[in-house]
Amino acid sequence: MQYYCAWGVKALTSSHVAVTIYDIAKRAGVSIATVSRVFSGSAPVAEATRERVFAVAGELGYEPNVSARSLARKSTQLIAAVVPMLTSYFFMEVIRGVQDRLAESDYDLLVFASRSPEHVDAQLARAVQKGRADGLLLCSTPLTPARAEVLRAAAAPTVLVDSLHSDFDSVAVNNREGGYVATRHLLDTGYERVALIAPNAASVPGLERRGGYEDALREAGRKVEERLIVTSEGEEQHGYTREAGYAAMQRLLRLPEPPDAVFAASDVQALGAIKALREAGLRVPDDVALVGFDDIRTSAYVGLTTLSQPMYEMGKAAIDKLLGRLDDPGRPVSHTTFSARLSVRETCGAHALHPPPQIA
Amino acid sequence: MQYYCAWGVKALTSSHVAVTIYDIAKRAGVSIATVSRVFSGSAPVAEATRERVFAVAGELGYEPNVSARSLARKSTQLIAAVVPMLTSYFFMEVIRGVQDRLAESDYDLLVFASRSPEHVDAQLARAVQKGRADGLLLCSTPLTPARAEVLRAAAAPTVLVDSLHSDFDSVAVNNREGGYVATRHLLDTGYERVALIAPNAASVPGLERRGGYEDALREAGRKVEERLIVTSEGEEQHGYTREAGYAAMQRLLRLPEPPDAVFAASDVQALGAIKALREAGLRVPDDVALVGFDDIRTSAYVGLTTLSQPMYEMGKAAIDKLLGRLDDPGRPVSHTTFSARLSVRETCGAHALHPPPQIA
DNA sequence: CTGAAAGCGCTAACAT
DNA sequence: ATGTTAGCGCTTTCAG
Repeated sequence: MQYYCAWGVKALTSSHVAVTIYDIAKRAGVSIATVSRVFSGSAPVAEATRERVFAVAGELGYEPNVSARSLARKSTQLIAAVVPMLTSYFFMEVIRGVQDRLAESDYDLLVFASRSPEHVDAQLARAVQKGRADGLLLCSTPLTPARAEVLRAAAAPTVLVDSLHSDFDSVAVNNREGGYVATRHLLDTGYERVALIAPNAASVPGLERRGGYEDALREAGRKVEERLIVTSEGEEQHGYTREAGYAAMQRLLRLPEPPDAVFAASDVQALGAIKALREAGLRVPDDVALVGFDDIRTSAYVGLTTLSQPMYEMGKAAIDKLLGRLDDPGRPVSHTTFSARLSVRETCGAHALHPPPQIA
Repeated sequence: MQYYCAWGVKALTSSHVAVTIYDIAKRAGVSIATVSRVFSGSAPVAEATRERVFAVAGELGYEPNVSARSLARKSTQLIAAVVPMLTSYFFMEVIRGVQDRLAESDYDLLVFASRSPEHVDAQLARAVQKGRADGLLLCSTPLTPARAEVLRAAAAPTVLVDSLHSDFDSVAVNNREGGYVATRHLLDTGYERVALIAPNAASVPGLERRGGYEDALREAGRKVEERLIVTSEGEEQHGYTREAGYAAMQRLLRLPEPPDAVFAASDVQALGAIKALREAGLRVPDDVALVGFDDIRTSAYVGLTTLSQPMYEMGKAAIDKLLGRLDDPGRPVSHTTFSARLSVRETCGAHALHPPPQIA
């Protein structure tokens, strides 16, 4: 009785004492190997012993120690995601997909967010720290040779999201195609002078979207006019800012022959452009039509026509790919691209089904 | 020479072979204890030996193994954050603050996002898994007795963000005060019939904001009219949805004496309300003034007057508090509340400095 | 200041 | 099916 009570007390306070497989092995009258097998499911155990072990473990409030398991198994059951904090909405959606997939697996998510492009490398270094994570997700980060080397050295399976490199698995959106679709839509709707508001040249997706813009123009037999292409000046966030879009639109409006339509390589820039147009007393889409890219939250609200990226799906796909490689490291490198979907709303003038949002 | 080359090769391929303190101890002619001391800084080591150890470690590309260290130290250097995916913007900002603080420390962040209120408990269970994290951040999650018990059993230092419980450290915004300020502002601006669009009763912050609304009314000598208070019907996201706000506003407009001002307990609901007003042909703020709560991204764009929560600061404060307790577990439980700041924009009619945003 | 040795808690051959 | 026995790589007394 005394003995029994002692155990009772132990069960209640076990959270502080750390009960191990030794404790439960002794009490269940089996070896620690058996206990280990029961909890890891690594080998068959007689049903009767299994139950006894579970019973005792329940009493004692036993839970396997993650660190010990990681050390012995040489695997942490952790996935590290390195992401830029910049593009918060994009990132959020991707993480949502990542989490939904991960929740079904035995892996947990480590997040390394970086507030600046330089900070990325510091975070990356932490993420690949020996034994930290079993796999890596690198989001919206151009893979420089140096970074590629870090990844190779870490020897952790990696999936790139929103960027491309021949040595690593990746999932991304087809930016060039998206740029093409956006521009083509404007052209098909009947606009004559379609301008481009682009981020700065450091943005690879930006370059691709521009490529699509030019493709569409050429295909339509128009020439690409340099004056109609304005690139962000600032370095901040690669020029993906409201201010950059605002300034770019102002420059376009000062042109001798201003555009009657604009493809903004990102929605934030499009929002800035709208502000510039409004201040110039111009109406959207009557005077100048507009198509953005990204489909951020506000876009739906203001009726901005844009290209939506399946961010949530991309997150899921990335994890599927990563888990796949984790259990078969030998598989060939693969790249998945999603098509961005054109979300026709009010700013392109293709129709105006919904009354435009307005205050006052 | 042969020997030297062999090491050279080893250095290049070390990422795959796992070099340990034994390797570097042998090569540096010291004991593993010394190597350990050098890397953990746990005890003084002669400058000369220190340098030799570092040199060898550099050559071999040594990096301490995180799992082994965790096991031996009984600490993972990991903070787990359990967050609802629902309120994405709020969460993002908090995490941003959390990350910025964590980046300066030796801790990394584990994220457990849950897509539904029920899912929270599953994620919480994973987060408190023995040895997973050294500390816990629980965001926007009402602490039920069951959850409190889980936390106590886990015995991991925890800080609550956006919720309150006497047994745990917490940082939150003063919702009651915020509700008071919002309502008071409307009253002061001269509106007569101020309505409240509230989430459903399951939302504790919602209840608090309502409390502030009533405080302001009473203080101004008005009576609280039940008809002017409409609560969300749906369970989804505690009624914090555009749809709920839309429906609520419609109900208010059907009143014999409709309100001339509305305090919406959240910006998303306010946005829905705006839509309802627009459809009814009413102008904001001329016919009906509006104040929201949260200051989500879109609010700045549409000119919604609202109460901003210092989310980023709250994230930082939460980590400070957590790290503080981590290195001194005995400190008394403390609660920090931030005041929400009134962001006066166009929808409250207090002024209209900026031209309202509009398309077309 | 440095070394020897005993763990930390679990896994994984290898036996039986 | 189960037990024995080495580790996994690092930390930490305890000596010297």
